[in-house]
This record gives sequence, structure tokens and C-alpha cells, in this order.
Amino acid sequence: MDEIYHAARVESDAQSFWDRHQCFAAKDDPTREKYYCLAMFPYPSGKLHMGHVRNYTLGDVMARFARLRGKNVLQPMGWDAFGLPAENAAIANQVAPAQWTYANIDHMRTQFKRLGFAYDWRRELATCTPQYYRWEQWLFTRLYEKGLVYKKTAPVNWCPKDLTVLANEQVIDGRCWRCDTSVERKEIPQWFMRITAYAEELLADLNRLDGWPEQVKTMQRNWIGRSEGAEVIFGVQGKSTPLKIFTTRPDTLMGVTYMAVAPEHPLALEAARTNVKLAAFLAECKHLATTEAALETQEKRGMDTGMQALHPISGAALPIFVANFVLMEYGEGAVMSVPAHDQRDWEFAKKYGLPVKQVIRSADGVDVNLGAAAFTEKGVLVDSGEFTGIPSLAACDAIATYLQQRARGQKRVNFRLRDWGVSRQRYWGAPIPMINCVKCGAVPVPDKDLPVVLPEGVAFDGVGSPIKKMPEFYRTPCPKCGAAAERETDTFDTFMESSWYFARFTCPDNTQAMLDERANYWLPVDQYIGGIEHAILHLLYARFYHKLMRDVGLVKSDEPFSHLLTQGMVVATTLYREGADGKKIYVNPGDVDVSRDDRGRLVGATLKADGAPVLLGGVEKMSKSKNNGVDPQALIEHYGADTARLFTMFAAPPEQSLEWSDAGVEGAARFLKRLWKLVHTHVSAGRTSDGKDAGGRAMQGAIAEALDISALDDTQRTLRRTLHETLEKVTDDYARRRTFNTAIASVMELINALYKFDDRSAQGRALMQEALDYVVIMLAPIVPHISHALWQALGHDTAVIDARWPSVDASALTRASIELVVQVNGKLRGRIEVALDAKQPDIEAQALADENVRRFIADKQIKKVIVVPGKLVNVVVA
RNA sequence: GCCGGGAUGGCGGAACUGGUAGACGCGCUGGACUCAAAAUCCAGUAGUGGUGACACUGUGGGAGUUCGAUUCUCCCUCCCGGCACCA
Repeated sequence: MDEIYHAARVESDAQSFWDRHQCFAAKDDPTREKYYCLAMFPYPSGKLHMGHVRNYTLGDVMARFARLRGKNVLQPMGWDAFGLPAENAAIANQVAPAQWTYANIDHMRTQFKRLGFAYDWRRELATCTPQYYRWEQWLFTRLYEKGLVYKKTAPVNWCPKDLTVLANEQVIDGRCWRCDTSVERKEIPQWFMRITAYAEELLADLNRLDGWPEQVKTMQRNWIGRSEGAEVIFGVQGKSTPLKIFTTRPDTLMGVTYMAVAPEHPLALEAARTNVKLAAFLAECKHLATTEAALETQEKRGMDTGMQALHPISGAALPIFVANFVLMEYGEGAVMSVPAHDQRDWEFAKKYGLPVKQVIRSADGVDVNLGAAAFTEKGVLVDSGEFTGIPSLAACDAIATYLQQRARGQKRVNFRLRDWGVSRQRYWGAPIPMINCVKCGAVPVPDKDLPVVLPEGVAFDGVGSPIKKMPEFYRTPCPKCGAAAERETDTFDTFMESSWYFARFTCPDNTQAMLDERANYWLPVDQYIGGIEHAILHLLYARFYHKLMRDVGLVKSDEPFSHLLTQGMVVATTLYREGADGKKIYVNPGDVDVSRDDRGRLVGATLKADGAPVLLGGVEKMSKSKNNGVDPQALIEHYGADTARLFTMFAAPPEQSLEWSDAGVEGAARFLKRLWKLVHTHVSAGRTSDGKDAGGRAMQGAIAEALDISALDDTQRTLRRTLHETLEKVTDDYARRRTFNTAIASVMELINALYKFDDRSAQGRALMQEALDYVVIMLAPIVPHISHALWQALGHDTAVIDARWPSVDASALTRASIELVVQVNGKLRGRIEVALDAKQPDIEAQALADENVRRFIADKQIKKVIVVPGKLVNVVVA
């Protein structure tokens, strides 16, 4: 064993050992308990950033821990390879998206390997290959046959100057990010997946996901947004088509004073044909991005259409307004407005001078002041005809029943969840396998013609998708009638690929089917790890997809991920300069020199290239678009993979967001050096007699004699108790709490204790051997390379990855006495040492005898004494 | 705007079920070793007062529950994530 720790050598040795022995090639083995550990696969953006290192180290730690506990582990890796950044890179660098993507994958794969992750690389997949996306196309056509896929118009962000569809990310303050033109909403036909058909099940099954964080389940519940209420049908004066709405408060129906419809609603469009001012208002409403945030924070505005709705019970005529906050794709594109009992309606009514009619009073008789705000609580109905005097809850039922009997409405459950729009008017994605025939309509591509391959060698001019200008791609005969037809040139949302990759990893080599029986051995994923930013969209779509695959007979389980760990984001300060047009040009933290105040806070930064200052933005998620990712490459090259892994695990608990700073890495490196030195000192003290090597040659055999627990002295016994207490804590931290930072801290404490334990006796060395063996195993999931080397140095014939996690020796944990804290009125005043089995009166007496405690009690009267066994005594005085 | 989180020394964080606030690490200060530096080792390190034992204050701000609150409840401030076309 070398005296000095050489990370680079140790790491390449360990990695070539794992390679040589195919250590991480997962084999289906129904006789063994399987453990499928998966970290969300990366988008190949170019190079790894710190968020990746954190994410994949977490996964690797859990996979390696499971292996030490005897599980049959699968841990694969692949690439979420379709997406917008490849198109941006294509425009910026004149390189085809495919070429750019594959080059990034190659680079990032090398970086992954350098970090020593225990992946089964034989299963690697990239979603941009036809071998992968053909099955997604295949499933889509199955779902079309089942009626779970349909086409309808939906709005997109449209730049009228560039004549192109923009992603939400490309709309900045309502304007196109390239040309600054005000963006418009444009309705175009798009494909949808009927996720709403699974809304009830997606909601209900959250209750069975015991291994998921409560906050994620809450977010998904709120997103699905199940609400009970009623559908109400209002007549429209002079029209045959009624106005249908949904409300969660049918009890307030008698308080409706006006109706509000979306700017795209047929009634609005009709009214605008003869009303110039209204037409102008509708045009203005188009200049709004498609995001809900933009919708909810804009000024609420409206305009009277001049049309009248007819109240379904009273028959009263109600004005119909167009309102910019009502959206066509939510529900029916229309709402009933009750200003007295809904705050948004109240504000709108105040603004436009509409009547406010109270129909609910508070149940406890407190006066309601509608001059100040709406009264939104439930209560008792007033001024509501035959429903007057009924409490809200009962009134909801009564009114719904009344409406149903007259065919003017009914009880209904409504979901906030909307169907999933999967069409993208972009190039770098999986082609949607549909053909549009003038005669037959939309026709799915037959199985024998799949996959529909995306042409890769394309020229990219930045305006629209290249395949929309390639007749050789889109011209094709109709599979049904044979007439000339056109392929769909839109591609799938990239969430499609990431919704089923976890299943494909179980059988990536199958060229005949999407999945096979192997999926049922490995699925569901036992541990899924990924950023909290995916709490809703990705995780909900993946759950939906899993149920779709189940219902076409591909998998047997109901849910894809039994345990979920949502890692906090790695965040960093953003740095930028303002361009000539006022737009922010983001600068990478690696390209600047920073200055800090004496408290270590960032106060300024200058660009290395020109020495001139750059501006400080907020602290945000590390991302490509904000250019605030920290490149871990230099860190790995300088200190090694183990130090990088150790530091990212030590810096914060996994679920917490982590603001990156380079400080502290040194401490992780120092710890590994101390560990190495400790083992080296122990090993170089020589082998036991049965080790038989006085000449210092490499050899097999024990380094220390067998441990005889009964022969230990007090100091040795104390150390052994510390060792087993540490093992107990670390095991719990790994298995239950997943707080690897505290596990590392405990091992650091143990190492500090081992440094102080200077005992060259035979039993002292035997104890040191046990301690070092355990330390190496406890650290092996986090720093696998150095552990590999140290395990061998400690005289083991087998590799540490094949070791078994040790068990706590309960007998080592016993102690004769315990320290209790003594408080007076809740403040710490003393400590006492009591026997483990001490009785309460004896403990009280001992506590009251403490000198400092008596000082604080003085002549005051003792009201009571609280004894918390094993913890403390609190004396309460008057 | 809505939904979900977060805030603890100079810094990252610990305190797991309401029971010793600040484990572990970084940084800093002093010392040892060295011609010197680096590395390493030892000691100290929340603030204020005190030579000291120790005392008082202290977990974003305000109120409350409790013998006892970083932890539970209510209100507020700021920060972060998501909001359906970034992934």
C-alpha cells in the first residue's frame, strides 16, 4: 500500500477492476430480490454540471448501498436527447441537431465514466434513435385506435414577424426573444392525449404511493384539481345554442348578475362582427402569452357583448361580458359571475358597475359587508326564492337536483387537469406517426411502416422546421386509400420520450416489441431520483404513460416508481450583461473573477476575458438558458471523483437546495487523505503471526488477530461502543433518512476517535481492524474508489462491492450510566450522571442536589418536577 | 395571481417523536514543526459581559399553545421551484 493517497491511480485501478469483472451488468434473477435504482436521465446539453453530479451521485450511493445489502441491483443510464436546445445550437453554430447531440452524448458519457457510477452501460439508450422512438410511435397509433388520442385546435405563441411558433421560454415579457415582436396567441390544430380519462385513477393512486414525499403528492393532487359542483345551462336571448358553464358553488346561483366568456368564445366572435370596439378588444386580448402565470397576473379587463343570458331558474336577463381572464381551453370557456360571493367577480363588478346581489349570509349571523370585499365562505341562503334558508351544502344538492329535473344542468365532477397537447411545430423530436388524407382524414401509420424516421442530415435556417419544407419526407400515399397524402410534420413533445424510458431500460435490445417479460421482473422502479422541478409534469406524465402501457398489456404494475427522492436544486448566482437592445446576455460563473465582502458574500464580478464588470442577477436553478452552471470537470481533475462525490453528498441533505460554492471541497479531500493515512498506519504496523511476512512482501492473510470481545478493557470497550453506535446511525441515515450528509459527519467523528485511539496491543489492533473494515464499507457507496483500494489494503481477498453491510452488535451498545440534563424552568442549569435503571425519585433527588440547580431554586417554591427518561429533568419553580 | 418549499454563527449545515441550539466540515485566530513557505498536528472559535466559574441574549419578523418551541398554531416579510411548448 502506498503511503500517499494518489486519487487518479486509485480511481483508474478501481474502474478498470469493475470493467474487467463486468460488476454492474444486471442480470434477471427471479430468485433474488431486485432493486431498480434510477436517476432521471439527463438532457445532453454539452457537459455535466453540478446538478448532474449531485443527482447521479445520489442514485449511485443508493444503488451501491442496496448492493451491499444483498439486492440484485439494476442501475442504467441513457439520454433524453430530443429538445429545443439542439435547435438553438444548430442555428448558433451551423451544426445539425443530431450531430451536436451525439457529440454531447459522447463527451458526457466520458465524464460519467470518470465519476465511477455503477451503471450497466450495456443498456444505454438515446431517445433520438429510431430504435427507441419507433415504440412510442407504435403506442400512439394503438392509443388512437382506443380513442385516447384526438386532434383539436389549441393556442400557441406565434411570432408574426418570424412566422414561427415560440416555446414559453422564448417569450420574454410578451415578446419574441429574437426579434422583440409582440407575440400573439394563435389557434392551430394539434394532437392530444386523453390524460383526463385517467384523472380519477391518477388522483386515487397517489394515496398508495407511500414512498413518495408528501409535498409532491400534494402538488399533484392540486394540479389534478378534482372539484365537485354543477354544470348549469343558461339560455341565450335570441339564440338556440345555450351557454354552458361549470361552478363549484351552485348554492350561489341565485346571485349571478352577469356572465363572462373567453375572447375566443363563439358568442364573443359573433358579437365582434357587428361591434368594432369589441373586435378591437378581442384583438388586444390575443397579445398575451399562453402561460397561466401571464393570465393570472394581467389586469382583469372585460367588455359587454350586448348579448343577454337567461337565468335557468329566475329567467332574468343577464349581460354577457367578454373577459380576458376566461380561457377557452379551460372547461367551457365561460363562467357565471357572482360578485357577492367571489372575490374576482366582485372586483370585476366594481370596475364595470355591475350589480352585486347577496344570496348567502354567514351561518353565525355576523353581518356581511359587501362594500369591502366578497363574502366567499359557505353559509345560509337568503333572497333565493324557494331555496332561501337552506345551508350552502344542502343548497348545492337542492339546486343541482332542481336543474336536473328541468334539464338545465346537473351535478358534475370537474378536474383542473387538461388533456396533454403533444404536438410541437419543431424539427428535433419524434415524428408524429399520422398521415393526413383529404379523403380519409387522419390515418395512423401502419405498424409495418414504423418507425417514421426523422431525417438527420438537415440544413437549419432557423425559420420553421426543415421537415416542413421536405416533400421527400412529407409526401406519402394514404395507407387506407392509396391516394396522395401528407405526413404530419409536427413532432412529439419531448415529455413523451421521458415518460417510458424507465421501462425500456429493462429490455433495450428488443427489436420486436416495446417491452417484454423482463419489464415485469424489474418494474416498478424501486427508487427514482430527480429534481423537485419535475414534481408535476414529468412525474405525472410518466404515471399516466405507465397506466397506458398497463392497459395495452405491456406491464402489470399500476405505478412506475415506488419510492421517489426529489433532490433540491443546485442553484447559483446568475451573471449577465445587457446587450445593445437591453436584453440580458448571461455569462458563466467560470468565466468571471468574483469579489466578496468580508462576510463571504458576492459583491461584484468581472469577466476574465476583458476585465470589465458584469451584473449580478438572482440565485436561480443552474440551467443552460441562464448559463449559470458550474463545470465540475476542473474539480474532478484536481481532486478526483471521490472528493467530488464526497463533497456533493456532504454539503447538504439531498432534498434541500444547494447553493454552489467551491469552498469546502478542500475539507473533503483532506478527510480522504486522513482516512488513507489511518489505514496505512494500521496496515504498516505489520501482519499477525499467521500472516507470516517479515520481509514486507505482498501477501494474503489477516492483518490483525481475531477480536475477543470479552477481553476488551474500558477504553477499548468505549471505542467499540462508539463504532457500533456510528454503524447504527449510518445504517439508519442510509436506509431510512437518506441524509448522507449526517452519515458522513458521523464517520468523520469516528475517524477522529480512531486517531485518538493509540493502542498497539493485540486486541487494540484487532479492534482497529474491525473499525476500519466498517468505516470502509460505510463509505463505499459514497467514495467507492478509495474504498476499493483500502479494502484490499486491509487484507481482504474479495472486492468491497461484494462485501455485505455489517450488523450492529447490540451488546456493544450497553452502558452502565447515562447523563441527564437538569433544567430549572426550562433553562439548562446542570448535568447529572445516573444509573441506567435509576428510579424516578432517586433521579429527582440527585437533580435537586446539584449545586448550580440549588442556586437557581434558592428559596422559591417547587411546583413540579418533570422527568423525561433518558433525557432530562425539569424543575418548575414559582 | 395560484400551488409547493425554504430562512439557524463569518460560510455550508446539525439538532430524527416538543426536551442540552450550533454536531461535522469550511473559514478565521493562536501555537508546534520548518531557514522559510506549503502540508500536517494541537488548542480556541454564536454574540455580549466576566481573569474565571458563570450569567444574559440568540434559530427571518410578530403573536399564541406548553413546565419546555429551531420543531406545533396563526399573521407577516423575503427567497426558491412549478404553473401545462426549457428539460
